[in-house]
Amino acid sequence: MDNIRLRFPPSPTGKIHIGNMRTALFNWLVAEQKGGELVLRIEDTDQARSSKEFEEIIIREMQWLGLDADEGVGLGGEYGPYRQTERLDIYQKYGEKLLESGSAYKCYCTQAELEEMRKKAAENDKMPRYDGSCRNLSQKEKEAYEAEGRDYVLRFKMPEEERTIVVDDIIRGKVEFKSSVLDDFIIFKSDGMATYNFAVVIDDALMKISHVIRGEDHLSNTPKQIMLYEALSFELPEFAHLPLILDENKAKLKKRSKDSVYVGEFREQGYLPEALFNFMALLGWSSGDEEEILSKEEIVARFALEDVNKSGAVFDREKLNWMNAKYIRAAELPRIVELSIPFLIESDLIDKDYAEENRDWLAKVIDEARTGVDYLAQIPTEAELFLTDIQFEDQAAAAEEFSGEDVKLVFESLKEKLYAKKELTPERVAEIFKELKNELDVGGRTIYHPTRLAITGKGSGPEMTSVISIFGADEVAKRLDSALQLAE
RNA sequence: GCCCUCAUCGUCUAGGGGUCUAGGACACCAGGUUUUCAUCCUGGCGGCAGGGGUUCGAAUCCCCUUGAGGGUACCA
Repeated sequence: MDNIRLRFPPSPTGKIHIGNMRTALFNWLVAEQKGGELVLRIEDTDQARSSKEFEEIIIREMQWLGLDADEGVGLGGEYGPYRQTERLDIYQKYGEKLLESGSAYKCYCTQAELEEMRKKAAENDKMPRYDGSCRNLSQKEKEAYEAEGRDYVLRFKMPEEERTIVVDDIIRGKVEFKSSVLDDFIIFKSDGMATYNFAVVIDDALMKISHVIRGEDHLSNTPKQIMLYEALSFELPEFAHLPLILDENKAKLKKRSKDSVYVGEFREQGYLPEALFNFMALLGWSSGDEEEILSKEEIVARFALEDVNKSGAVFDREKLNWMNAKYIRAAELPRIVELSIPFLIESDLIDKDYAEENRDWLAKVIDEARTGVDYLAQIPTEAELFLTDIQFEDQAAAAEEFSGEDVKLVFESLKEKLYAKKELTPERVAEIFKELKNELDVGGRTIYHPTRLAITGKGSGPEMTSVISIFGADEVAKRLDSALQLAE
């Protein structure tokens, strides 16, 4: 195979989560790096659980992360259609081929019969496998079943003789399976739809996929698929099975996991796509460099499937937070402002009109608030003190604080100096505090604490120099005056 | 149960026989900066699952045990 062709084939049975998206990312990285194509195929053979809504979410979240496919659902391409339910005629063609060549047969066993078989196998400490009852049904028996109106499935006939099937995996090396552990697995369900194992082989072959990069949970399916490749005389692609992403219990990340797992949740909480991108790339892979904040370009340049780890990786939300915080602080301010405003509106701190009219001031507030957050949904908490009227947790205690010795002197001097400066940058405010300390015979605490309380209503928060710079002289003077009034 | 995979600090990892008294990052702890919290800077704590081999020499190679995960569906 000369062309590098990758595929990401999610099944739209739920919102896309980090585990799947990381698979998409690694496929995308290889395609990007080697100038190959990435195909987005939708595996909706489970017709009961698949839905269009989930398909749309998959596409939207991939776009958000910048993982654009070159071909596939929503994009078209010469190997379509790209939705498996729309490829049924193709699967049927190959199913018939196998039926004719004797590599497949109709099986009329009922679910209850199969259940019985599994139970027996478990009792005998054997891997549950289909016993092949319907392998050599006589014409008469078949007709009898048909007459009964029994549904049938199509099973692939495993070769009789014992042999070893080797999966040559880029990440794991050669993995061997004895054919005796494989049974006559189903390739067509009784609802007439192809099963995953069958459809995936047909599609990968027909779509000329060169590298199948997927989660380790598919490793055990691979020998079955290899048998199908052989039976259909298809050329084998390269395989690479990625380590799984684990939840806090070290189990495969899934819908039931406690922590957030959906890509959408991270987007909604104000994680930046480039931060998630960077973080996911480091789950199971490392550049070998000690620097971990890597741009998309750096990751594309350095990525190699050969360097992917074999063991599962726990999704560490704390580290993602740290990384996201770094990206938030490094990002262009206008973009952060844009992304933060919806959160402020949502928190009822501001409304749309306010956001438009006070954009510059809001930018200052958000610029300050961003230094204290891990993700943008936390912006309102940090910005609140700038956007609401002052509120004391304990008004009586505050009043007492303000009535302290020298407080009035400090406040009045501060006001005077604030008005003496033209533009209140944090640096100038810092100078003012220095002067205050030198000129007034009071301790540092007497200057800072009451001041902070009077202006923000709280005992801690952003640096006073920033707070005063953002509020400006008028607002600060007003708050200092009210504090003094409270003291009386 | 059976099959497959995996195994370095709590977590993500570097390491592919000597340069390892095992390096980095997150988290944690302490100190410094900010007379606050956070940011930031500095330092610290902390690991090769266990047992056998191979070798002059194993985190690195082999075997066993243990542990973890995945698969075992008319889910994908």
